[in-house]
Amino acid sequence: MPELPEVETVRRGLELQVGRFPIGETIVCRSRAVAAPKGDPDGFTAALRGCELAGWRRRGKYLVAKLERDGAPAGELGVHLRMTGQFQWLQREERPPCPHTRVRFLSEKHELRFVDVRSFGELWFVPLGTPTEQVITGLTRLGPEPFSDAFNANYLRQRLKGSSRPIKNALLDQALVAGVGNIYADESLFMAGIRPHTPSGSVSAARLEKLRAALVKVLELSIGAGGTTFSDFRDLTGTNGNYGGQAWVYRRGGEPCRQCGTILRRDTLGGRSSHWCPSCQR
DNA sequence: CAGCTACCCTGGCCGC
DNA sequence: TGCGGCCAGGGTAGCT
Repeated sequence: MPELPEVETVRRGLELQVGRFPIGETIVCRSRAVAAPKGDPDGFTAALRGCELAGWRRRGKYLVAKLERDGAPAGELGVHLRMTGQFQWLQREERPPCPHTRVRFLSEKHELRFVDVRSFGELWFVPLGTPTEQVITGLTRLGPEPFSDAFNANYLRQRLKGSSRPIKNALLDQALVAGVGNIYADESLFMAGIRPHTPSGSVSAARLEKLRAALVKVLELSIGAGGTTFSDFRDLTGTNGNYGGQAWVYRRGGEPCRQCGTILRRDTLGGRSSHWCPSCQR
Protein backbone atom coordinates (compact mmCIF):
# COMPACT_ATOMS: atom_id res chain seq x y z
CA MET A 1 0.00 0.00 0.00
CA PRO A 2 2.01 2.92 -1.23
CA GLU A 3 1.99 5.84 1.18
CA LEU A 4 3.91 9.09 0.98
CA PRO A 5 7.42 7.54 1.12
CA GLU A 6 6.60 4.95 -1.53
CA VAL A 7 4.96 7.50 -3.81
CA GLU A 8 7.96 9.79 -3.36
CA THR A 9 10.25 6.86 -4.20
CA VAL A 10 8.29 6.28 -7.40
CA ARG A 11 8.42 10.00 -8.23
CA ARG A 12 12.18 10.04 -7.91
CA GLY A 13 12.44 6.95 -10.08
CA LEU A 14 10.32 8.59 -12.75
CA GLU A 15 12.51 11.70 -12.65
CA LEU A 16 15.89 9.94 -12.53
CA GLN A 17 15.39 6.78 -14.57
CA VAL A 18 12.71 7.70 -17.03
CA GLY A 19 13.43 11.41 -17.38
CA ARG A 20 11.71 13.12 -20.27
CA PHE A 21 9.54 10.54 -21.99
CA PRO A 22 8.06 11.10 -25.45
CA ILE A 23 4.73 9.31 -25.63
CA GLY A 24 4.11 7.80 -29.02
CA GLU A 25 1.30 5.37 -28.48
CA THR A 26 -0.81 4.84 -25.35
CA ILE A 27 -2.63 1.54 -24.90
CA VAL A 28 -5.42 1.40 -22.34
CA CYS A 29 -5.86 -2.23 -21.32
CA ARG A 30 -8.57 -1.53 -18.75
CA SER A 31 -10.67 1.54 -19.34
CA ARG A 32 -11.69 1.83 -15.68
CA ALA A 33 -8.13 2.88 -14.91
CA VAL A 34 -8.75 6.12 -16.79
CA ALA A 35 -10.55 8.48 -14.40
CA ALA A 36 -10.44 11.47 -16.79
CA PRO A 37 -11.71 11.77 -19.39
CA LYS A 38 -14.00 9.27 -17.65
CA GLY A 39 -15.22 6.39 -19.78
CA ASP A 40 -13.27 7.68 -22.76
CA PRO A 41 -10.00 5.77 -23.14
CA ASP A 42 -9.77 6.86 -26.78
CA GLY A 43 -9.93 10.50 -25.74
CA PHE A 44 -7.20 9.77 -23.19
CA THR A 45 -4.84 8.20 -25.72
CA ALA A 46 -5.58 10.90 -28.30
CA ALA A 47 -4.79 13.66 -25.78
CA LEU A 48 -1.47 12.09 -24.87
CA ARG A 49 -0.27 11.22 -28.37
CA GLY A 50 2.85 13.22 -29.17
CA CYS A 51 3.17 14.58 -25.64
CA GLU A 52 6.31 14.42 -23.55
CA LEU A 53 6.30 13.62 -19.81
CA ALA A 54 8.37 16.51 -18.52
CA GLY A 55 8.80 16.32 -14.76
CA TRP A 56 6.83 14.85 -11.87
CA ARG A 57 5.57 16.37 -8.63
CA ARG A 58 3.89 14.72 -5.67
CA ARG A 59 1.03 15.96 -3.51
CA GLY A 60 -0.01 13.57 -0.75
CA LYS A 61 -0.20 10.20 -2.50
CA TYR A 62 -0.93 11.76 -5.89
CA LEU A 63 1.62 12.05 -8.69
CA VAL A 64 1.27 14.71 -11.37
CA ALA A 65 3.37 14.92 -14.54
CA LYS A 66 3.78 18.01 -16.66
CA LEU A 67 2.96 17.38 -20.31
CA GLU A 68 4.63 19.22 -23.17
CA ARG A 69 4.10 19.16 -26.90
CA ASP A 70 6.87 20.60 -29.06
CA GLY A 71 8.28 22.21 -25.92
CA ALA A 72 5.04 23.98 -25.04
CA PRO A 73 2.76 23.12 -22.08
CA ALA A 74 0.10 20.55 -23.03
CA GLY A 75 -1.70 19.80 -19.77
CA GLU A 76 -0.93 17.27 -17.06
CA LEU A 77 -1.12 13.56 -16.29
CA GLY A 78 -2.26 12.59 -12.80
CA VAL A 79 -1.70 9.17 -11.20
CA HIS A 80 -2.82 7.57 -7.95
CA LEU A 81 -1.32 4.13 -7.20
CA ARG A 82 -3.94 3.33 -4.55
CA MET A 83 -3.28 -0.15 -3.11
CA THR A 84 -1.27 -2.04 -5.66
CA GLY A 85 -0.51 0.27 -8.56
CA GLN A 86 3.05 0.30 -9.86
CA PHE A 87 5.05 1.62 -12.78
CA GLN A 88 7.42 -0.60 -14.71
CA TRP A 89 10.19 0.85 -16.86
CA LEU A 90 11.02 -1.46 -19.74
CA GLN A 91 12.73 -1.71 -23.07
CA ARG A 92 10.19 -2.02 -25.86
CA GLU A 93 9.25 -5.66 -26.36
CA GLU A 94 11.21 -6.58 -23.23
CA ARG A 95 8.35 -8.73 -21.99
CA PRO A 96 4.68 -9.10 -22.85
CA PRO A 97 2.15 -7.36 -20.59
CA CYS A 98 0.99 -9.38 -17.59
CA PRO A 99 -2.77 -9.82 -17.02
CA HIS A 100 -2.80 -6.92 -14.55
CA THR A 101 -1.40 -4.39 -16.99
CA ARG A 102 -3.77 -1.40 -17.09
CA VAL A 103 -2.09 1.26 -19.27
CA ARG A 104 1.00 1.15 -21.51
CA PHE A 105 2.90 4.25 -22.64
CA LEU A 106 5.17 3.53 -25.57
CA SER A 107 8.05 5.50 -27.00
CA GLU A 108 10.32 4.39 -29.81
CA LYS A 109 12.65 2.43 -27.55
CA HIS A 110 10.94 2.16 -24.17
CA GLU A 111 7.71 1.38 -22.38
CA LEU A 112 6.36 2.90 -19.21
CA ARG A 113 3.80 0.40 -18.00
CA PHE A 114 1.14 0.89 -15.31
CA VAL A 115 0.34 -2.42 -13.62
CA ASP A 116 -2.23 -2.76 -10.86
CA VAL A 117 -3.47 -6.07 -9.43
CA ARG A 118 -6.48 -4.70 -7.57
CA SER A 119 -7.39 -2.10 -10.14
CA PHE A 120 -7.99 0.70 -7.64
CA GLY A 121 -5.32 2.89 -9.23
CA GLU A 122 -6.39 5.76 -11.47
CA LEU A 123 -4.98 8.06 -14.12
CA TRP A 124 -6.25 11.51 -15.10
CA PHE A 125 -5.58 13.64 -18.15
CA VAL A 126 -5.79 17.33 -17.24
CA PRO A 127 -6.28 19.57 -20.30
CA LEU A 128 -4.19 22.72 -20.62
CA GLY A 129 -5.97 25.65 -18.99
CA THR A 130 -8.15 23.54 -16.69
CA PRO A 131 -7.22 23.81 -13.02
CA THR A 132 -5.63 20.52 -11.92
CA GLU A 133 -7.87 20.13 -8.88
CA GLN A 134 -10.96 20.54 -11.04
CA VAL A 135 -10.09 17.23 -12.72
CA ILE A 136 -8.26 15.44 -9.90
CA THR A 137 -10.86 16.47 -7.34
CA GLY A 138 -9.23 14.58 -4.47
CA LEU A 139 -6.47 17.21 -4.46
CA THR A 140 -8.89 19.84 -3.14
CA ARG A 141 -9.46 17.87 0.03
CA LEU A 142 -5.80 17.40 0.97
CA GLY A 143 -4.41 18.88 4.17
CA PRO A 144 -0.83 20.15 4.49
CA GLU A 145 2.20 18.08 3.57
CA PRO A 146 3.79 16.55 6.71
CA PHE A 147 7.10 18.30 6.00
CA SER A 148 5.59 21.74 5.57
CA ASP A 149 5.62 24.55 8.16
CA ALA A 150 1.82 24.57 8.06
CA PHE A 151 1.84 21.13 9.68
CA ASN A 152 2.69 21.87 13.30
CA ALA A 153 1.38 21.21 16.80
CA ASN A 154 -0.71 24.39 16.85
CA TYR A 155 -2.40 23.43 13.61
CA LEU A 156 -3.12 19.93 14.93
CA ARG A 157 -4.47 21.27 18.21
CA GLN A 158 -6.82 23.65 16.39
CA ARG A 159 -8.04 21.04 13.94
CA LEU A 160 -8.52 18.29 16.54
CA LYS A 161 -10.00 20.45 19.30
CA GLY A 162 -13.26 18.91 20.52
CA SER A 163 -12.95 15.87 18.26
CA SER A 164 -13.87 12.52 19.73
CA ARG A 165 -12.60 10.33 16.94
CA PRO A 166 -9.53 8.22 17.66
CA ILE A 167 -6.20 9.89 16.85
CA LYS A 168 -5.43 6.95 14.53
CA ASN A 169 -8.48 7.76 12.39
CA ALA A 170 -7.49 11.42 12.31
CA LEU A 171 -4.00 10.54 11.03
CA LEU A 172 -5.52 8.56 8.17
CA ASP A 173 -7.72 11.53 7.22
CA GLN A 174 -6.05 13.09 4.17
CA ALA A 175 -7.80 16.37 4.95
CA LEU A 176 -5.84 16.64 8.21
CA VAL A 177 -2.44 15.72 6.78
CA ALA A 178 -1.64 14.45 3.29
CA GLY A 179 0.10 11.19 2.52
CA VAL A 180 -0.22 9.12 5.71
CA GLY A 181 -1.58 5.58 5.47
CA ASN A 182 -1.93 2.66 7.84
CA ILE A 183 1.75 1.74 8.14
CA TYR A 184 3.10 5.14 9.09
CA ALA A 185 0.09 6.03 11.22
CA ASP A 186 0.74 2.98 13.42
CA GLU A 187 4.51 3.49 13.43
CA SER A 188 4.38 7.18 14.33
CA LEU A 189 1.85 6.58 17.12
CA PHE A 190 4.18 3.98 18.58
CA MET A 191 7.18 6.29 18.33
CA ALA A 192 5.20 9.05 20.05
CA GLY A 193 3.91 6.67 22.76
CA ILE A 194 0.26 7.42 22.02
CA ARG A 195 -2.51 4.82 21.93
CA PRO A 196 -4.35 4.79 18.61
CA HIS A 197 -7.75 4.90 20.38
CA THR A 198 -7.04 8.18 22.18
CA PRO A 199 -9.73 10.76 21.37
CA SER A 200 -8.05 13.32 19.09
CA GLY A 201 -9.28 16.30 21.07
CA SER A 202 -7.75 15.06 24.30
CA VAL A 203 -4.17 14.76 23.03
CA SER A 204 -2.13 17.56 24.60
CA ALA A 205 -0.17 20.06 22.52
CA ALA A 206 3.06 18.58 23.80
CA ARG A 207 2.07 15.09 22.70
CA LEU A 208 0.85 16.40 19.35
CA GLU A 209 4.30 17.89 18.83
CA LYS A 210 5.82 14.50 19.68
CA LEU A 211 3.50 12.89 17.16
CA ARG A 212 4.35 15.44 14.46
CA ALA A 213 8.07 14.90 15.01
CA ALA A 214 7.65 11.11 15.02
CA LEU A 215 5.66 11.18 11.81
CA VAL A 216 8.24 13.35 10.04
CA LYS A 217 11.03 11.11 11.29
CA VAL A 218 9.42 7.84 10.21
CA LEU A 219 8.53 9.24 6.79
CA GLU A 220 12.07 10.53 6.27
CA LEU A 221 13.53 7.21 7.39
CA SER A 222 11.37 5.32 4.95
CA ILE A 223 12.04 7.65 2.03
CA GLY A 224 15.74 7.14 2.74
CA ALA A 225 15.19 3.39 2.64
CA GLY A 226 13.39 3.62 -0.69
CA GLY A 227 9.96 2.84 0.78
CA THR A 228 8.66 -0.09 2.75
CA THR A 229 9.27 -3.78 2.22
CA PHE A 230 5.64 -4.41 3.11
CA SER A 231 2.83 -4.89 0.69
CA ASP A 232 3.06 -5.12 -3.02
CA PHE A 233 5.09 -1.95 -3.34
CA ARG A 234 7.74 -2.03 -6.05
CA ASP A 235 9.81 0.77 -7.46
CA LEU A 236 10.42 1.21 -11.19
CA THR A 237 13.03 -1.52 -11.25
CA GLY A 238 10.76 -4.03 -9.52
CA THR A 239 12.60 -4.01 -6.21
CA ASN A 240 10.84 -3.06 -2.99
CA GLY A 241 11.97 -0.80 -0.19
CA ASN A 242 13.87 -1.52 2.95
CA TYR A 243 11.86 0.11 5.72
CA GLY A 244 9.96 -3.00 6.83
CA GLY A 245 12.92 -4.44 8.70
CA GLN A 246 12.58 -1.58 11.14
CA ALA A 247 8.82 -1.73 11.71
CA TRP A 248 8.01 -1.39 15.40
CA VAL A 249 4.38 -2.49 15.39
CA TYR A 250 2.84 -2.59 11.92
CA ARG A 251 1.41 -6.07 11.19
CA ARG A 252 3.07 -7.38 14.35
CA GLY A 253 -0.03 -8.01 16.48
CA GLY A 254 0.55 -11.01 18.78
CA GLU A 255 4.33 -10.63 18.56
CA PRO A 256 6.51 -9.17 21.34
CA CYS A 257 7.21 -5.43 21.35
CA ARG A 258 10.74 -4.74 20.12
CA GLN A 259 11.12 -2.18 22.88
CA CYS A 260 9.64 -3.85 25.98
CA GLY A 261 8.64 -7.41 25.07
CA THR A 262 4.92 -6.96 25.81
CA ILE A 263 2.67 -8.76 23.34
CA LEU A 264 1.49 -6.27 20.73
CA ARG A 265 -2.23 -5.80 20.15
CA ARG A 266 -4.27 -5.56 17.00
CA ASP A 267 -7.59 -3.72 17.00
CA THR A 268 -9.88 -2.44 14.28
CA LEU A 269 -10.25 1.34 14.21
CA GLY A 270 -12.09 3.18 11.49
CA GLY A 271 -12.35 -0.05 9.55
CA ARG A 272 -8.56 -0.42 9.50
CA SER A 273 -6.37 -2.67 11.60
CA SER A 274 -4.29 -0.89 14.23
CA HIS A 275 -1.19 -2.37 15.81
CA TRP A 276 0.07 -1.05 19.12
CA CYS A 277 1.90 -1.80 22.36
CA PRO A 278 -0.27 -1.60 25.51
CA SER A 279 2.83 -0.88 27.60
CA CYS A 280 4.75 1.64 25.47
CA GLN A 281 1.65 3.52 24.28
CA ARG A 282 -0.56 5.30 26.82
C1' DC B 1 -21.43 18.63 9.58
C1' DA B 2 -18.54 15.26 11.78
C1' DG B 3 -18.02 10.79 11.47
C1' DC B 4 -19.43 6.48 10.26
C1' DT B 5 -20.05 2.26 6.68
C1' DA B 6 -20.16 0.11 2.20
C1' DC B 7 -17.96 -0.38 -1.85
C1' DC B 8 -14.55 -0.99 -5.46
C1' DC B 9 -10.90 -5.37 -6.57
C1' DT B 10 -8.13 -9.59 -6.45
C1' DG B 11 -4.44 -12.64 -4.56
C1' DG B 12 -3.21 -14.96 -0.58
C1' DC B 13 -4.14 -17.45 3.31
C1' DC B 14 -6.80 -20.26 6.66
C1' DG B 15 -9.85 -23.92 7.91
C1' DC B 16 -12.45 -27.81 6.65
C1' DT C 1 -6.47 -30.91 -3.58
C1' DG C 2 -10.21 -27.83 -3.66
C1' DC C 3 -13.21 -24.58 -2.20
C1' DG C 4 -15.56 -21.05 0.58
C1' DG C 5 -14.77 -17.21 3.30
C1' DC C 6 -12.18 -13.63 4.93
C1' DC C 7 -8.57 -10.12 4.84
C1' DA C 8 -5.75 -6.20 3.05
C1' DG C 9 -6.80 -1.08 2.28
C1' DG C 10 -7.19 4.60 -0.28
C1' DG C 11 -10.66 7.27 -1.34
C1' DT C 12 -15.34 8.47 -2.13
C1' DA C 13 -20.45 8.21 -2.03
C1' DG C 14 -24.00 8.25 0.82
C1' DC C 15 -25.97 7.63 5.17
C1' DT C 16 -26.94 8.92 10.20
